[in-house]
Amino acid sequence: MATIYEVSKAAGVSLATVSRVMNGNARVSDRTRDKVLKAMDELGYKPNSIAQSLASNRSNSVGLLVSALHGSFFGNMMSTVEDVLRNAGKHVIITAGHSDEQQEKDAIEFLLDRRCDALILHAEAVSDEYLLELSKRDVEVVLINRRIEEMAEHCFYTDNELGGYLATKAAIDAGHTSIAYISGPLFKQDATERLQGHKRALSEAGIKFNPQLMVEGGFHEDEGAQGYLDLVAVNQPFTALVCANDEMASGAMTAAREQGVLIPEQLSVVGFDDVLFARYLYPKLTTIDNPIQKMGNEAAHWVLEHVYKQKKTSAHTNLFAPKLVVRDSLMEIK
Amino acid sequence: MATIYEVSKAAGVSLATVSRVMNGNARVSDRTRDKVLKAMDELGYKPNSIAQSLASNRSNSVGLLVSALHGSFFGNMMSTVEDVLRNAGKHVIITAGHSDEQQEKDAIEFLLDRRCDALILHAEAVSDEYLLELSKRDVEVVLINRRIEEMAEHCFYTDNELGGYLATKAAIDAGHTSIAYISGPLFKQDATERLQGHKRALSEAGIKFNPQLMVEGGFHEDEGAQGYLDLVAVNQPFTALVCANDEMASGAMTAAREQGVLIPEQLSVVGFDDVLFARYLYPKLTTIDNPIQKMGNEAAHWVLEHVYKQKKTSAHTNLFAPKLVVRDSLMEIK
DNA sequence: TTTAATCATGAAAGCGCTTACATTTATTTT
DNA sequence: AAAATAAATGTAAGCGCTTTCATGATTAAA
Repeated sequence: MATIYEVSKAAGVSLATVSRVMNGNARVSDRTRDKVLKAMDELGYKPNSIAQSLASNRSNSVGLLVSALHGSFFGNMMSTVEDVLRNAGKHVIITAGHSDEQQEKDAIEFLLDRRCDALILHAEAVSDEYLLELSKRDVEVVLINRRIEEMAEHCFYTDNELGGYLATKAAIDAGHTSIAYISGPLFKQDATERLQGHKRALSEAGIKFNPQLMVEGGFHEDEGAQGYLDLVAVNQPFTALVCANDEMASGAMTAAREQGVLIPEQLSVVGFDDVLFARYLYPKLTTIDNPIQKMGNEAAHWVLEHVYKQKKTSAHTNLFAPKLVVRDSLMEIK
Repeated sequence: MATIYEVSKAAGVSLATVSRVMNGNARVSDRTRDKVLKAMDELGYKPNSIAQSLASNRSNSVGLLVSALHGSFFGNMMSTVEDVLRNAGKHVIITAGHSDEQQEKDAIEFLLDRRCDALILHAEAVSDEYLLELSKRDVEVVLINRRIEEMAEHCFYTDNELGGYLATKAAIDAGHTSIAYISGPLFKQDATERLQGHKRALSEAGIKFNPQLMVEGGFHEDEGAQGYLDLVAVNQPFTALVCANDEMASGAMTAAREQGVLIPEQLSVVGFDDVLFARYLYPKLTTIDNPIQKMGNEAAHWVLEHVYKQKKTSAHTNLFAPKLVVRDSLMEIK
């Protein structure tokens, strides 16, 4: 591989000049620029990004932490982030935290060791304090799906309360009055917010919240199935079931069907997230669009602007509004 | 951040010695080693991986190319690869090729610019020649889901013919004799191999292959739906439908159901891949397990051994055997 | 003991770039 | 035309490591 030195010799200029035309910052006369470009071309020169990093103290890499690489929730977000950053010549190192505090810390430590210029984190298990501390180090950190007051500008998140509200509101608008709810784990902020939204929709419609019609799950499919069974067991009939995410909705639907319940004729179901497989389900799931992909996009652009000083392309939003996605699992009640 | 220089001063030894204890290769007396370790600890020293890379001419990063970051097919594979390599202190740069020749080349070029020590590629669109050429450069390249004779040792792939055979065999074993087939795009090797397997199963059972009962799709859901419709249009009744992947099976199932066809009572369906959502489908999809995750694991270990000289942990297989996964979408015919 | 062989450590030259500063060359200004 | 200013280019010192080679300290062999 040709080095900058060989290019400079071939072009008959100094190292510095070659570096200048590469980086396009300083002014170089058109004549020399052409000479250099030609030499680069002839030698098939490619800058060594590692040497660039060392000399410039920028790794041009950004770390991305997600809970899991597989699964439906992160795919599009990772995809967007990778796309935006790669088009800017940056590379992204993706790691998985598996919703576990130690694993998240390890992953972040790893990214730090790699000298990432910025970190885009979907961190679920580490504390606010840890993240605050982290943001004081010499990396920029931005948070997805989480809001910490002290670093609000660095946070991109959904209005989960609104989402929860919309989900239940949809059921109410369809005429349902007995509405059960399978919540996410209540130690997670998004789960509690969604539940609040659920309650608001109920009270707005003058329906009293019935604790017996709510169970807490862990956002996984099997807990959706179990949740449905538990709900049925208390013997309080309900015609609609709102779930705090699509996985649990899927589990609940399967469990209900195994009991011989027709969906949506006998039971309407609403999910949350609108993950990829929501439309593969039968019946196709009515759910809440959680615009995580847009958040990824914003986060990536934020990094480009704040860390790599690209000029602003558009205004930033930190708060993203969820929307109802109408499909087939919610039915008008007679 | 402390540098190696500060550590060496604190420990009262030379740079070289510190480097030695870091890398554990050369021999250092226990006394000095302890001194150095202590100094590192006190200073909170972390080696600068970029400087290491520059000096050692190893980036400790491996590039991973997949078709798409989202979608069900790659998730587990990426996950495994990331996990194995990160535990070895290597990092993986993931890029997406979107099954497009130019995009795949761009992505590979990008990884090469990043000075990856190795490339793990799930490349669908570039030619064998291109890959062969690539493998002559100074990166190790390993291929997933593709076999090229000249670099067979570097290839990890499924026995697609066997998979296609097993899928159709399952239908035959359940008593079906009129079996339709929705193929993948026939310019892709895996699609043609699966089709061959299908034909072999047919002929082994003494069933004549009927070209009218086969359509070619593009591995996407909508083409599964369209394929089903086209198949019905030719007016040759069939009781089982084998699809070359799960996406198309899902599309076909939806289309059939919309026509009022009961699955599996009136139509049995078999898929291929066993992607994550296969079990979310209704009815749960009987399909062929395509062990892509295992291939990812093998590929990652191969890189560790051949590029980073880790000792061999187990024997390698290049060819992976698919298996039938029995669920609910295939029914015994009376 | 003397000599050779072995082991532990240090000195210093890179790795391929960026960038502050110095120098040269071209352009204005008076 | 000389002096002042601006623009283009070069020089060289790092960035934080690895690694070769040389040297000094030990140990083993004679």
